[in-house]
Amino acid sequence: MRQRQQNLLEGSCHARVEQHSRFSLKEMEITTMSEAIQLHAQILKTGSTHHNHNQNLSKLFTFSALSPSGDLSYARLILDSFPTPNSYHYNTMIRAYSQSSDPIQALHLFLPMVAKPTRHAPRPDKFTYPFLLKSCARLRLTREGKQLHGVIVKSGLGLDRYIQHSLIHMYSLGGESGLAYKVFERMSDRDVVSWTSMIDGFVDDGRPVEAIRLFEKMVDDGVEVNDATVVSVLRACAETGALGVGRRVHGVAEDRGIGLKPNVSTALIDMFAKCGCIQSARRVFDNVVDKDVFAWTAMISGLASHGHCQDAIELFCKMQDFGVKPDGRTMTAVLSACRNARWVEDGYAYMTSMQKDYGLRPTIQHYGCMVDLLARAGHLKDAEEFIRKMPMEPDAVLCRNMIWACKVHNDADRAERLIKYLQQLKTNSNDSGSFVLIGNVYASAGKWHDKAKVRDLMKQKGLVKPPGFSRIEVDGEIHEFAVGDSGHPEAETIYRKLEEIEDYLRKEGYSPKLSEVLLEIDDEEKAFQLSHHSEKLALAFGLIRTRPGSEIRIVKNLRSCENCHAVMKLISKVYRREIIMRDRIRFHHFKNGDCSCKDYW
DNA sequence: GTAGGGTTAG
Repeated sequence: MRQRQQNLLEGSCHARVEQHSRFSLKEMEITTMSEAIQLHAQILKTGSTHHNHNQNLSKLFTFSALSPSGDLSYARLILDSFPTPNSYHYNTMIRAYSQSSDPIQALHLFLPMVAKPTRHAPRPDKFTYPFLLKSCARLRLTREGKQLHGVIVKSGLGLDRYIQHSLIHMYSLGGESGLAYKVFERMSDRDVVSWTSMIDGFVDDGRPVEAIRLFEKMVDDGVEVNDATVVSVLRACAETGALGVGRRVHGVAEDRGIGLKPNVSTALIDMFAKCGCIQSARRVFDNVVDKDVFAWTAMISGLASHGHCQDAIELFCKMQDFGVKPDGRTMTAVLSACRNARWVEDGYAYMTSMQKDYGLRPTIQHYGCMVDLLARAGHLKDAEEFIRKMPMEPDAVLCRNMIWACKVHNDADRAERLIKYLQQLKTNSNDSGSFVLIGNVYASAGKWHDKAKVRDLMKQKGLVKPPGFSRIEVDGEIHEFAVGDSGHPEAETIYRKLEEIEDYLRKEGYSPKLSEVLLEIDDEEKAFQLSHHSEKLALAFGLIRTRPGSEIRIVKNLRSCENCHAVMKLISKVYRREIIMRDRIRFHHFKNGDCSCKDYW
């Protein structure tokens, strides 16, 4: 590439320059890189005496840096050729790097700007920092972001709202929404972007309940709400399964006349699907006039997660009939439909087709889904073979799913082999989820000594087990429960309800399967642990606080446990309640003692 | 001539 550029610079494009010379440089619009290179050659040829020289060089520099059909390295070549580049040039280059596949280059370019003043690097200004912070945000470089924050304050730019919004974004993506909130709090006359940045920041940092709370405060304070705000709070609703709030936000969006905007429609489809209302999602989807790939993908993904796999695939076909090209995420949704339906052959076919028909290179998401499909369907050997042929190292999620499947299919030998493999992988060495699962495999095999070793190792590494929790929304308020939680104000009533449930279940002849509890404790305590899984606490609370006969919706952050799954089925029958539970990978609709997943998940 | 938040993933 570089060689080709050099050749062109040195005059090999002479003929084409001639072709363009009948246009004046001023009028020339650049639309392709080859035009940009021609213009460059012409500028070099006519020399610096030309009155439009600088302006045109700037123009083609901006094109090379920022246009989707531009060329970053070419832009850098031009930048480096400027005798006295100004801050606009540097900012443009930093901006280009910040949205490129290699955002760290933005920081590299920035350093000379704050080093000892040199002839070549201009001083940073208020435009420089938002781009730099974006790079930090994308790379989750919170420490560097904090240093930048210091530089910003020292240079007197700490009150620039664009910079403040970028800081909120950077801190939140880096898992520091507390610091983001400090920035937000200190802002005087906060506008809609400030509020939206902070709401979105809470969602990015996995704190959707706070996001919803802030949205409500924003509305109470009478701050105008726009489509970005609505999209952000809908993401929070989707995450928590807060259907009531989601419906209210839907109303707000319609009142403001922004309910049909493409981004809002997609967020609504996603929210309804993730809150368990696949019909509402479909209604929104059907009303979207010009469906883009986002809308199609959100709908296909929703159908797949609800186990409507045939519908998902049919919609995928229809999407192509409409001339909409799938992207990588669409294919993940399609593969997850295959996974949930146990369609092994189709899975293979889509893996091939995405590359052949659409030129999409499969990512770890696609391989991960395919491995899960194979493994859960019982093709453990094929799954292992598939992993070996992957062009990348398996990651933590993939290994976890694989080990989970070994556990489901009672293949302890393979699990143990995978564990050894997993432990030597660099990428997984700090994934607490993998360790927990490994510990669980040992525990279920009764290897308490090995389990203890894993626990000690986790301690050494300072890894904490991510808590399992379930959420339920009652009267527009979200309640969260952890295992054996006693912190809820109504804990006493909840535990009494649980006892009542157990009585009912015993009458139905149900006894818990104790091997599911992966702790070295006696049987009575095991039974206690099982009956206090977070989803059961949420369920008991739901039974107390919702109308008899109404649906109960629960969202949990882990894959469903076999025992709880069995209990949910029974309760749906004994209490005549439809229970809609979302777990980490899909929905379970319990009704009349059966589950929509047909006990396959 | 440059800037801020915003939809779909195993």
